[in-house]
Amino acid sequence: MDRNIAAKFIDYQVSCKDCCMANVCLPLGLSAVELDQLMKIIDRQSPMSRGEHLFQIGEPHKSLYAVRSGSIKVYIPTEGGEEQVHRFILPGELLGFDAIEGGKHTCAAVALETTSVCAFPYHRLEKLCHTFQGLDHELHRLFGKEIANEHDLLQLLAKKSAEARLASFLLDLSNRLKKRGFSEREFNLTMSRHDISNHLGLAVETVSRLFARFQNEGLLTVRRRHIQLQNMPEIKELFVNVSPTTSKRRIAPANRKGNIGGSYRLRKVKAAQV
Amino acid sequence: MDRNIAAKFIDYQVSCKDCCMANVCLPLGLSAVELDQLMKIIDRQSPMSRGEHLFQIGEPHKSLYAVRSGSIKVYIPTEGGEEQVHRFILPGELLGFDAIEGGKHTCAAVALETTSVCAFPYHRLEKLCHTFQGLDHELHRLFGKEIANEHDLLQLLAKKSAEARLASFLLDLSNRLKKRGFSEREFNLTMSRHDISNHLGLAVETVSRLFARFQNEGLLTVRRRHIQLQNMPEIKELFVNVSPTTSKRRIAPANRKGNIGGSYRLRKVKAAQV
DNA sequence: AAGCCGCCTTGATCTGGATCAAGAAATCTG
DNA sequence: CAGATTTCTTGATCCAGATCAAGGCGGCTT
Repeated sequence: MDRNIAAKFIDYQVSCKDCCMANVCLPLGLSAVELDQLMKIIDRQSPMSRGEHLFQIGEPHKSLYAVRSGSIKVYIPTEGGEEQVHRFILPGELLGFDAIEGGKHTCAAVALETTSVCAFPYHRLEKLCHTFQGLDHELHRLFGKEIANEHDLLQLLAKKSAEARLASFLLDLSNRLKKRGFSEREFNLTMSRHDISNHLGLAVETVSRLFARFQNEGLLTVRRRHIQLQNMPEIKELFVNVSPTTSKRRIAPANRKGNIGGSYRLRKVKAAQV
Repeated sequence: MDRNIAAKFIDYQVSCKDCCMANVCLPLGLSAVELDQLMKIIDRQSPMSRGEHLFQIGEPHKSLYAVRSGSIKVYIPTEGGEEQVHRFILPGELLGFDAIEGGKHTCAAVALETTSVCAFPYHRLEKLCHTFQGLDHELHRLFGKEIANEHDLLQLLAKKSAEARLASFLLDLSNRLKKRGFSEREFNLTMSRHDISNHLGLAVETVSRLFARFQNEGLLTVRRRHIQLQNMPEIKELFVNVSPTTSKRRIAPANRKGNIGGSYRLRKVKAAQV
């Protein structure tokens, strides 16, 4: 019986068809034949534990990777021990596009929790592309998606206020989790406040304060890394608002002078001084 | 004689081999046969004049484009008439990757001056990729490059101070111009201060002040849109310095208290109060 | 050459979010 | 389970860069 289960487990591991991420992963949109071929080149790695690296900066590029379960932080170590957290990868998402041009990874990837990934050796993938148009097209689409993602993030960092950044981060996460069959309203963050703030180009303290404020405003409930989004429409509102740089409005303009409490005050408080 | 010149001109227009951008454009790294085929699918557009759009947001995706001469601004119009300037395209550079996933352009492209481009109809390009491995590989490389570019910009916007942003912008421009056979030290900006500031996530006034400061510090000479970089090593220094967010140092720390003149003061001034 | 208009610069002031400084909770460790 | 560490929160203060407000300088039109 034990062996049976083990066998089943291994089988489950090996087949894309049975993988619960099949509908969001690379195999999406491939024909049965293409899928069969693709599966043959997949190199399954043994599960990684928290803190273990999938690849380090400068390592030669070998594969594109798909996360099967767990989550990964992609970051760029900078001179002076600092880092820039680039993105977080959820199950069914790919990584490793960064090294295609130069042949070496330009960033590092580390597991945030116990994580398992599928590796697609890149040279074999490219070869396969020449045989199967569908795969090549799919790969191009994924490249495009990668680029579109970066665009969004750019937009965010160039123009949005701190609150819009955090709102956007949470909504994005919520969306991606939903697509993958998880709850869109309730989830656990696998990354630290430090990682989040770094990723959003903010200070940890700011993120912490924003979480507190959002909670006070009834937008969400947060207890350490556990998040429940209570009022998604209103969170979306925050996200739409552009940054102080470009914006005219934000809050009732009439209140602005009165709102001397500073930026960390609740926005919903009726400004007594007005 | 006139016809002769005209004929020569047209010929020059049509052949990648004779195009002065051949060594930085898509054809780079292709075999003669591949190049021949590629040239057959190129759709040459008539030159665009300043302000004319190559594509608008939401338009269906037809082609990848290569700029042959002139320059293009890629931007995302946002609700409320604002825009986010995404990047500037120089001769020999490609654009149009943004629409591959969704089939529609997610941004708009407008000529900053008289500009001519080559269009590679995308479906024909993909088809060609199946015949010629070299082309497919090249395309992948370009995708990768596009992604790497975005990474750099992200890094910049997430972490760098205003002065580092402008320094980086100028150095990047200088580099790209050099690669294309133009002077790396002296050039004319084809974009307005507004475009630059928007691109860098800053206010116009800040960019203006920074130009003034850089000039006072002897780093460069600027007269309206004409730029001469005088001290590139020192500009590179500025760029390396990370933003206030992450950094510890910046200027002699001892001077910080003394430097009450505010951020727009010259950095080289010996702080009298120390 | 005078008047207009769209860029660009410069000065003064304001503010969102960083930084500094303490705790409070979890988590780790022996 | 006490102490040590790491992670997170909260408060006070500070400052880089935004915003507001005037000009200045070309270039264009008539």
